[in-house]
Amino acid sequence: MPELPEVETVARDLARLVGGATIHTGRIIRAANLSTPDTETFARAIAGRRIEGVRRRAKWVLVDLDGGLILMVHLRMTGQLIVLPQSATPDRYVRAELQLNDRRVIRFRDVRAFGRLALVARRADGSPSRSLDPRDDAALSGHGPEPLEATFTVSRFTSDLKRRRGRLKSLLLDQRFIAGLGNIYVDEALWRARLHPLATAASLRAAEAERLHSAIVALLTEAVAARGSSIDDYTGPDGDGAMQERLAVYQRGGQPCLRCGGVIRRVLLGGRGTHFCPRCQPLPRGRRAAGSKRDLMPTATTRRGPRWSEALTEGSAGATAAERAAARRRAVRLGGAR
DNA sequence: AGCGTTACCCGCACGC
DNA sequence: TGCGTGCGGGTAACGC
Repeated sequence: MPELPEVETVARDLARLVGGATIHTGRIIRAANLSTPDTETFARAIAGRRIEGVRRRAKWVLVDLDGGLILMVHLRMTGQLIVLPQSATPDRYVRAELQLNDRRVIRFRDVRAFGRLALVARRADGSPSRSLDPRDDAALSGHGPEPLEATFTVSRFTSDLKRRRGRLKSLLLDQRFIAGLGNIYVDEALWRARLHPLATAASLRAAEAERLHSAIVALLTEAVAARGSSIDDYTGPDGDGAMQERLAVYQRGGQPCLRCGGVIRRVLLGGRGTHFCPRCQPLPRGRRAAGSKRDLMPTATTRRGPRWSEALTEGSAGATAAERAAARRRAVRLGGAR
């Protein structure tokens, strides 16, 4: 599941591999994966463009082309951008293909076909437009701050949290609140900060918000350095990441917490598998702002929402079948590498 | 308006 | 062997 570190890795690898190369022809194989424009316009507009650079914004790979165009790629779940000699045989999961004029090809391969491509104009400020018209609205303007940029400060994060009433898990997954986090790194960041996924954002003390901020920054910095987590379907164009060996809670339901030895729990929150240690990530209770009666006893089970109350009953602890299977596949892969 | 939830897209691999 | 189901990112639609 490519999140910020994986997308950053892909963008850096691509920049190094194909920066300066020229696209001879571009071909969309599965039209549903192209958001805009239509496939014919895409092919006409991309042919002959030089790749000036590759960067990342949120979970998007942005390929800067000459003539003021940007090829936007979102890998979603299983997307890959791979650079190969053009003689390499494509399989049935290749959804788009860019022939370079140096006998190489960039293939967008995506097993589950959730990924998205878009060819748009570059606006005056460098951001991608919604269309081939550079005067159109910015495509990614709704995204929150980039956690690895200097603009993501503790004070900004703290005040952003204070203004929200939602739960930490769903808030951190919301790309409008903070860009680039997905299910893996949200669980990991909350574990590092010793915060419960259901803790309400506005209830955090200053020290807790600061802990969460530094956990996010440190985690993502480490993950980028490790080239991300190669979990199941994701593989970068230039080799596997190593971060999966350093994940503390993700897909570790039923196993001991690396910090306190408690049992890692897996619950379903907002339809997402959520992993945490109930022992060292306690749900704050009995904490309230002066004069607020409502916050006296807000436990998860008394809150509305069938998913949460159901998820937090005893029977839901431990790994699901899919997780056990993923863990097995991982173990096989690691074992085979030795 | 903000929050939570579900459906959608898709293929795979699980359990039964 | 074959069928039903969960998984998951982002978005849209919906209800409260």
